[in-house]
Amino acid sequence: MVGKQSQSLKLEAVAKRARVSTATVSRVLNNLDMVKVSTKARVLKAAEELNYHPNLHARSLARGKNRTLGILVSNMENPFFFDIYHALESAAHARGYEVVVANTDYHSEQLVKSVRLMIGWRVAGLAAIVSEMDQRFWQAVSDAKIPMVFYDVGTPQKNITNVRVDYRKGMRKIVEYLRSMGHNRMAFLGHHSTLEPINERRKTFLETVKRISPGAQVKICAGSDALDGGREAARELLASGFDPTAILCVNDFMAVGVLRYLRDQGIRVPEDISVTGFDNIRLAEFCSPALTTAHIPREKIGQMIFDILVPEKNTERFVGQEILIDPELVVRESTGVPRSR
Amino acid sequence: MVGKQSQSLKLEAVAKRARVSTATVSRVLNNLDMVKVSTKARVLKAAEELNYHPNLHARSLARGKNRTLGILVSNMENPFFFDIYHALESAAHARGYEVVVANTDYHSEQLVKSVRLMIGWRVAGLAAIVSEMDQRFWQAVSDAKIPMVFYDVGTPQKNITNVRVDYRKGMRKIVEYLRSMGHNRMAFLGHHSTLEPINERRKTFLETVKRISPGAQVKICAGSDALDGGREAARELLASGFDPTAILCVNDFMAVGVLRYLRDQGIRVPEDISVTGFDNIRLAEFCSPALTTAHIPREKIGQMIFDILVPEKNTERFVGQEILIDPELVVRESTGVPRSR
DNA sequence: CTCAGCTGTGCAAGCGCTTGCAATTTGCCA
DNA sequence: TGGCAAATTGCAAGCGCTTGCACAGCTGAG
Repeated sequence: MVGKQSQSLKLEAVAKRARVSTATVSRVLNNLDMVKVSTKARVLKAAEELNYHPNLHARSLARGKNRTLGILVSNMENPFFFDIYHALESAAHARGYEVVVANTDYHSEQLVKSVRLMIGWRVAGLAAIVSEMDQRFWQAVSDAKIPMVFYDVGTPQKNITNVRVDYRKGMRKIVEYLRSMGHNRMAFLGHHSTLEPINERRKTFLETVKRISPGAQVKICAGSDALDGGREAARELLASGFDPTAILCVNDFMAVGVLRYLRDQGIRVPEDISVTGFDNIRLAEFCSPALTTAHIPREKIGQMIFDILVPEKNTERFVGQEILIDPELVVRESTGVPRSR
Repeated sequence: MVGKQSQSLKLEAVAKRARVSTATVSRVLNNLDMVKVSTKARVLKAAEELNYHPNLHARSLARGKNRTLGILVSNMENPFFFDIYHALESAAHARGYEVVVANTDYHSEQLVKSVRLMIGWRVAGLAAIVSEMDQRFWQAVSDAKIPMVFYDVGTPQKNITNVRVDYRKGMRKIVEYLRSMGHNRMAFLGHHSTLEPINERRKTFLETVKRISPGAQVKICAGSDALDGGREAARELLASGFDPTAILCVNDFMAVGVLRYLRDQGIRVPEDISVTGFDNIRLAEFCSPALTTAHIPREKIGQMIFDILVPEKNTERFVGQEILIDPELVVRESTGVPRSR
């Protein structure tokens, strides 16, 4: 057993036990090959015996930088966000970086708190996969000199690169597909209609339908980004009297809620109503009926975000740019020819 | 615009601008009411104008402690883990704490890395909701003096409290329920059979069936803790020739994968085979058919973990104890009377 | 007026680690 | 064996913030 140590172990304790200076211990622990092998072994042994864990705050402070990336997401419960986070994390770990994630639950208040926290932690890079925006967010972020990536919001700047999905194209693919089957009464089921980036998707839907399928009737509804948000929105939609041949959901997660409601009501999908999602989360393939949706390559996005935040020679060309993702239509079981044409 | 500041802003910059000492700025920023109101206002204004964000590493270092909790989970993709994390986070935020989460993906290697990281960050408390265990994990954790909570693993100690669910009881409820309907060929579908805590659940299943429904045939199978893990496991189970009247899944998440496979095969649930889950995640209610399962109060657990890690007078009685959660049976659509009795 | 007793502030010593630079040791060759 | 460069190690100055303690000003009682 070790002697006294009311506070947690310091580098000094290891140094003393290995009979070297703290500088040497530090070098060993940081793998600065310059330490004699025998010394290194002694230090390692001492650290091991003391079960020593360096204080990472002190480390960051002394180094003036660290290898931690921050990621802000609106709703980790939605697998879409999780997948991006997970991909980013894998990429980061593969290159010796850590990532800390903050969930905003679509509250800009929380977003502001979280971004301040991350700046306070002096993260080496920051990714914001969020829809809610706030004056104070931009304020906080404005003259932080850390590399950043925003998904779906904001505009490129020196240290900010944007990745956005081409909703216009995705919508076009879905609407064209539905029109080719004869759908003419379509509802768009979104969420959080007050958030600008999401509003944009709604507008995109309306424009797209008008452009591609001018004769079609449309209707808009919304709920929270959750399974039951989808269910409730579907309930309200049908209660409103609109009788859609197809419901286009803003994402798969909510679509699953929609499916549930329709099933409860004895409405068959796709025979009575077709349903589409967006994102192509894993669940889309596992729900019943499996969802027709638009694929967004979350793995790729996560990896890409990392490459942008921590650029190597060949990836830094993206920095400060805007990157457009082109969603692919994935047809499964939830869509078909409308009953009464 | 602010003058030069190649490095990020320091307390000193704010102090200079407000024409006070750094000590005063610090006091203002920490709300140590002792600063004259007018001074405070001046400091706040300066900080605001400079868009200053305190370096949290320096803060933690100087304070010698911080208000961050760490949480380790095996698989954030499984909503069960997410829910606990989320509840813990909410409780934490409500009391001014932060939480950082680490995903181990069931790899003990990653678990060890993560726990070291958290110790390095000197978290104020640590929750481990993981199944994979490792000698080195205990080693790292052993003489850390931080409060800890383990879910389903380990044994109580001075600074370690345990919360575990009473699988025996949960299993009993499920098996009794199925037996009462006449099921006599039951399969247990688990995951990661090499992990001890999970192995235990399997054993519990076998014992329970033997005890409660001695005549029943049983079979064990397993896949990864994921939607497709459930699907694959179901595939293998049926391919093995065993013809179950009911499949008892280790959790809801995998059960959804099982449902998917059965549907693909044209096997009706519950008419041909009954399926049960465990956890009662939100998705259990939204899949098709809705899952019969055992409810585990994840909100309550998350809150409880916080209360234990950051005890107040009335909650500290739990510290160092073992807390047993009693799962409630929730009957939905995925179970019924077996076809051929 | 004087001086104890408050408030408000500033000083400066850390917190535990990294790292430039100097000091010491070692290795090698003449 | 002496001497020099290279290889190791130690010294000590920070990194940016907190906080115990000392030091003003001020107030009001004596």
